[in-house]
Amino acid sequence: MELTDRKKQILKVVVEDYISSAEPVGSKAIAQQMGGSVSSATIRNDLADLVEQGYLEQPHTSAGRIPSPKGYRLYVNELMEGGRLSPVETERLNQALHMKMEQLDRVVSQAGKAVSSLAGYPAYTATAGKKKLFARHFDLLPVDENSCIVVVMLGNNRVKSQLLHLQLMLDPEQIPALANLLNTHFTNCSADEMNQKLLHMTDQILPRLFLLLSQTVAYATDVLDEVGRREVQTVGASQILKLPEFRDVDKAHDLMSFLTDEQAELPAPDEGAPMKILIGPENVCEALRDTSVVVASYDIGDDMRGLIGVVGPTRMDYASVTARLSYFADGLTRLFGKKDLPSTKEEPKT
Amino acid sequence: MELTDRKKQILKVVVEDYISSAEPVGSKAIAQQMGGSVSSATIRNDLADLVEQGYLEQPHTSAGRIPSPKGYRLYVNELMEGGRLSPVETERLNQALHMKMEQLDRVVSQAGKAVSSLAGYPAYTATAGKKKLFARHFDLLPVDENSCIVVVMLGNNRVKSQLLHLQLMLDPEQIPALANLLNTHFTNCSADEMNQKLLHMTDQILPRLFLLLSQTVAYATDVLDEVGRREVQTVGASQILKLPEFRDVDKAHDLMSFLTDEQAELPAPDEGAPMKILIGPENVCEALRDTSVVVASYDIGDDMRGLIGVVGPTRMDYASVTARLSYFADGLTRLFGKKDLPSTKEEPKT
DNA sequence: GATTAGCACTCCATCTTCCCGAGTGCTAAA
DNA sequence: TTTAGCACTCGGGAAGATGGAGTGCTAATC
Repeated sequence: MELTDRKKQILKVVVEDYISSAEPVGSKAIAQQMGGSVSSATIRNDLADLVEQGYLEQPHTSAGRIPSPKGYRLYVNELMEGGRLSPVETERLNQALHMKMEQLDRVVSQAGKAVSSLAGYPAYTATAGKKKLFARHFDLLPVDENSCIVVVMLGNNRVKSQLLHLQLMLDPEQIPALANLLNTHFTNCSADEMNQKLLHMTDQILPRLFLLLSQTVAYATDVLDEVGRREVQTVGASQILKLPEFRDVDKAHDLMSFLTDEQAELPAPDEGAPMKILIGPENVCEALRDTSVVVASYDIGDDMRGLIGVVGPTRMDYASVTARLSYFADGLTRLFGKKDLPSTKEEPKT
Repeated sequence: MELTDRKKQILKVVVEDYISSAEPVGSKAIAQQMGGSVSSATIRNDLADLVEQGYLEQPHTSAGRIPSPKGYRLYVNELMEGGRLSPVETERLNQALHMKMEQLDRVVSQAGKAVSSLAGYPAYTATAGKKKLFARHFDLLPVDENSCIVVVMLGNNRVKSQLLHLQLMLDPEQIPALANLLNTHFTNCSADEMNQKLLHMTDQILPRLFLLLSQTVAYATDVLDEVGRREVQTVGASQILKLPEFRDVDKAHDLMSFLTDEQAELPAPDEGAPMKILIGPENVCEALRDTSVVVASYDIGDDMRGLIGVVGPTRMDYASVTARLSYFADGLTRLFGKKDLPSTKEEPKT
């Protein structure tokens, strides 16, 4: 059963008014906002219908209407017009995107901050590998007689390195051989496989070299572990305290500790989809049941995927949040998507 | 003018009672807590004196007493007994200290979390270099014809590396020479000096090599910049919402956004001192004027210094917070203080 | 049939008032 | 110097009063 155009328009007005005021919207205000083409009485009739069909709710008999999750859903799907970014905002976002970037993490965290402060809601960011990562290349650089640097290059071209100290003396002659061994046997395999192979090698090589080997492998598995793990970061959580729906300290506390403690459960868009909007009870997760989440994904290289999301009340400003998120996700994809590493973007010093 | 023993004891009872209850303490309750050796009337007389001398305050004429900052100060300086850690807590703390540690950052952040959740207040951690850092050693590892890994070893033995892509082809023959150049001219100098030298070299070397050189230097300055910067991390900020003094959402919001936005202003112990306690108005910083801060420092190697602090209401449980912080600071010093790098602690795999 | 004006009714938010009791300060006695 | 006794103070929560925004319904109008 379809809604008449007028009812849709009314719904739109209610949603947008409520989004900005957080107060139930009355028929009179709606009439005014619609240009006075119809009277408040007419609108009251329509409102009654909309309530009956579940698009609106009224907190109590003699109050205005507020949108229900179903109402927001319709709004988001059909009624919402794309939010515009003001020049100031675009500037601000670009700034976060174009910062001097040695590290992907840094840019992403900046992005999160910018989105959060522009939207006025908390934001979260996460990155996750799409497929399993392997070590692609090892290098060992002797530093002095009992320490050397181990460099591991990952499948996605990221590089990690670490200084290792050994109790015993190193013979610089043997280092290249060991590096060779690493590159032939320990590349392109998982952490588990590495450890497996390491075991089998116990008696094939000199004990003194074995120590270095095992430390190197231990480091490599650590790195794989760390990079593969989904790292979630929340930012701007304090913003919710400004929202009237969280004037209740307990509610605020619940959401906030959820955001900082159980970040793993924060939603992500479906595989392939660029964005996902979850409204109130559409959230699986108990703690988010009366909040909404908008989350966008972007590509980093071709084997990693990043997330940037915003959590807010159900009356969150979907139009502007989605606009900002997609601007950002697009920007990040453009930055990282095509290339292997952000560092190549560095403009040569003049 | 000294206080009598009894008055000190009364002050102690008031402080400790108020710390745990957050309610003004009455004379009757004090009498009871002191074993009934004196009557409430006597205590009332002493209380009046303590108020007059500024150690206590009364919110209004007919309420109990609460400690003033001066009262807390006396308590902290003279009356407080060292807090004990329960076995469970020690276990918890040790766990955070002994986690598998590839990264100093990781351990420190775990430490912050543990302290915050045990204390029940927000915590912050920071690390800062004591003296200026320089690059100590460079390495260049060719990967393919137009990319290579740059490895920079810092003065404090930390190692950073990055993959660089170049538009033009690399001649593998020239790489070692370039590395040599880097090691002779660009070690042990500041970022500024590096850029200076780079400029002077413009016409001394081949343009194609210059590109790689300049990217390497740019990376090195980035690294120095990043490592030298004081990085502050706050954790457990949501805990303040559980405290009665922050039932006022606005207050909570103020403190919380301070904790996340203006972290630079968070206090640190004086040079050389292991710990610092700042009570209420003793804080310079406006936003902390009615909170207390306890902060401990620890050593990382001999050129870095770390901070771990707790922010809470003035009635914070100084005894147990200081106990936990110093346990942790000691643990971290023991872990990092003597060695160059945490990774050497890794126990060999069996 | 759809729209509108009119009106009685509802219900929340706010403010005021009232009351209770914990805790005080003071006085007089031990 | 300590203690018992007692009148007094004051904050905070319960109960009640007030007002206004907004509704639903009915009857008239387009």
